[in-house]
Amino acid sequence: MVSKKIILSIFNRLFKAFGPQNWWPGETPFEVALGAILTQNTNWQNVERAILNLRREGVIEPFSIYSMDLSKLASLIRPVGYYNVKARRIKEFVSFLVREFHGNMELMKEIDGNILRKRLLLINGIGFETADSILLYALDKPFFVVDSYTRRVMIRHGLIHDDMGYEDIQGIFHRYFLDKCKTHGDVVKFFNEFHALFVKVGKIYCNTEPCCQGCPLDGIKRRN
DNA sequence: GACCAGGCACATC
DNA sequence: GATGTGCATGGT
Repeated sequence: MVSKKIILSIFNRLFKAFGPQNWWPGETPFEVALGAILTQNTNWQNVERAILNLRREGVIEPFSIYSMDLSKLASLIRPVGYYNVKARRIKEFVSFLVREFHGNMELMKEIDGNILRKRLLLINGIGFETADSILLYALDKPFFVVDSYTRRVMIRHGLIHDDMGYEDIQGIFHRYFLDKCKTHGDVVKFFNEFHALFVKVGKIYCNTEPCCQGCPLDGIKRRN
């Protein structure tokens, strides 16, 4: 059981070490959502190249993507890898956006988070992490994003077992911070920063075996 | 040349 | 339900 005290201690250590991360890089909610799909199993540098291509064509806008040939879209996002799959996934998401919300991310924002999450997860190509990234970073909904870094960092520091599923890990963070009395805005800001900090510490200190020395989370809990 | 990077769906057992 | 596999570019 990870206590609230430990969760807050992790956050404080990371924030003290790295400061605000200013996530998610993206100019509009729609661009953030595209980025969430583009970055699947891919580093962010490649995503930036793809977004640059889309921007150069002036097509980072729902209806342009909606009416674009699949092959054209795939060629523009080529630098991210898996470009054929991701082109299809983007089309699926944009079709949903156009069909259900007239292509307007602001209208999507009006839907209850839990209901919207279920509907996003029905879209082919949108799994837990992508759905939560869209909810948190594009739509300001309080959903904690669990990615491979979050998982790895927590396992390395003995906070979770490696057989824990996505929503079990997410539940650790949701348990203490989704009280009705708290304003959503604070939790969204907190989850936003927290996830970005996990990625930061994971990239620097948790990419080799064993953990690198000097990690701000060193000694947070005895390793198993 | 091997390995990794801000996953996901699908087949198979 | 767990495990394996395809998808693919660009950096180290």
